[in-house]
Amino acid sequence: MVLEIHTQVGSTVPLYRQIVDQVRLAVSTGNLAPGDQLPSVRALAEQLVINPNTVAKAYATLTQEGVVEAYPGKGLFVAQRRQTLSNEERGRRLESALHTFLSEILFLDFTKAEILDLLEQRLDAVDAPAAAQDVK
Amino acid sequence: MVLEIHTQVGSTVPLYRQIVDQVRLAVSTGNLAPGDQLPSVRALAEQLVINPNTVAKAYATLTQEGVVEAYPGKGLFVAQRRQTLSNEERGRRLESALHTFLSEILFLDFTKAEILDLLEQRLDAVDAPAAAQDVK
Amino acid sequence: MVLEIHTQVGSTVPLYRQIVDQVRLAVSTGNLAPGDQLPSVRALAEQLVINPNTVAKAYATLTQEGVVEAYPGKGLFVAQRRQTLSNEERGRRLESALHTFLSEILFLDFTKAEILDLLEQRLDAVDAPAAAQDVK
Amino acid sequence: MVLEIHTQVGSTVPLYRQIVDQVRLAVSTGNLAPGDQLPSVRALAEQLVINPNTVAKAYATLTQEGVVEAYPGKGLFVAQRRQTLSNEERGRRLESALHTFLSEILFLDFTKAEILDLLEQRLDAVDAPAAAQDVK
DNA sequence: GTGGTCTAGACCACG
DNA sequence: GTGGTCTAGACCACC
Repeated sequence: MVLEIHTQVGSTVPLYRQIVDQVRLAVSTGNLAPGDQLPSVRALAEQLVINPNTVAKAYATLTQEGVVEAYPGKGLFVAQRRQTLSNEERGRRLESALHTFLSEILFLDFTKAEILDLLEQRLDAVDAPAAAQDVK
Repeated sequence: MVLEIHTQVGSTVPLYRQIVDQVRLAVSTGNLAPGDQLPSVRALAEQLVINPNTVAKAYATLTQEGVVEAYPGKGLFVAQRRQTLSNEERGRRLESALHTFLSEILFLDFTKAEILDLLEQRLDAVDAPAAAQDVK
Repeated sequence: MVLEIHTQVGSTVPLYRQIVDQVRLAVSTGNLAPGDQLPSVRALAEQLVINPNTVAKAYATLTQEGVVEAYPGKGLFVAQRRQTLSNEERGRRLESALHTFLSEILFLDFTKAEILDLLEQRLDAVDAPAAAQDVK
Repeated sequence: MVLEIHTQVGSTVPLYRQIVDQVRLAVSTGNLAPGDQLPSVRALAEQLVINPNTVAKAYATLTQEGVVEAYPGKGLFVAQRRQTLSNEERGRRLESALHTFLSEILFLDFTKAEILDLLEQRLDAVDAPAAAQDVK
């Protein structure tokens, strides 16, 4: 398993946030299993050609959230107990993200169908690789 | 027609952006029609208990986007709706917003159907008022 | 490459607009290439002996126009050239600028040939450097 | 002869400036001859549906420039002695207007030919009616 | 270090 | 009255 992190250049989302989101996603899709070790701060920083402080901040956030656990001297590992958010919290986050999304695209005058189609397409693209890996 | 702007102080979204979003939304839904006058910088600043410069910044952003037009000495008015952005730029922005949206919600483990349904619901809520006006 | 910004205090053109114009011009002529970093807000403000907020406003305008991109914590960089405006909007802006231009000069009684020649001359001066770079 | 003033809504050029420019143009093309009377402040304000103060300001500017002369109690008339600017002043104004024009359109990425063609077209359109009137 | 946001208060052009 | 510009100085997130 290789953790693939892609950073989006034009985005307003800070780099460390992008890393956090992608690690969380990898954990929730199973690409990263409990006990898996994450690349070191220096290694990931080198791979992404970014400041090590940025990676450190992302890792600190993930640790605080309980997604990963640090074993001092050994490294960072995906937490054994899968983090479960309350349904209220999950709903709140979805609503919040949706609100931001809508405020950014509504004035672009896309049709409802165009938006829904593109979203469905992207959702399929995300699920597909995960499903393929399950077969392995 | 009454423009109601609500700002939440605890939000990470800057105040001026909240104003921009709400005006854009009001225009999208038809709550604000072309030619309608917006509250003056000073009036809105007083109403929201914020600095007039913050409102001015929001208005400047909307002007630059072509959503509203300033008539010197008279005030700010909703502009005729027109698409100022190229199709390429519209596509880029939709892609970018969608990318950010997905990175924020995918790890929440909602099903594809749940996400699509909620989005469709929200899109209907926005389009409805505009459609209702067509009946007039 | 050295970006030279000159501001004239007596002008009716606001300071921040002068900065915007000169950066846009530098990008148009190729004096500033995509990826080039702009001087920091504080540095340029110090150099021009103006308030940093004025420079920030100019930079914000350029960012909104898609001419430059901010990389949080790193600085401002010239963006890849792309047309963010729709063809209709480009046409509207050309028409509007031409209208204003004509209203300011027609009463000066220059001949049609004089005006056309001078404009052609200026357009050549702008295109020349860009063309020269193509040879590289 | 009827003085036709058209005000441009989307323009950033203030209304009073637009009136000044159009009267100056009418004088330079001969549409307004020395001795011709201008409409009263109130009449023109009513015709253009604007504030009388705006018209008054435009007339004051024209008087100050020597383009028109006020005969107290009788009205405003086009000055007998045609105002002549020095060649240096004419050149300076042309350069200045051209500079503003270019800074507004260069980043729109029109070709040199497109710009020149449109300018020529507009110059022809302006000369044509004046020539037609000479025939009358 | 970088840019982004917000406040406070001043001055100006325009109508 | 309106919006637009500029200054001064503060705080924040990000890298």
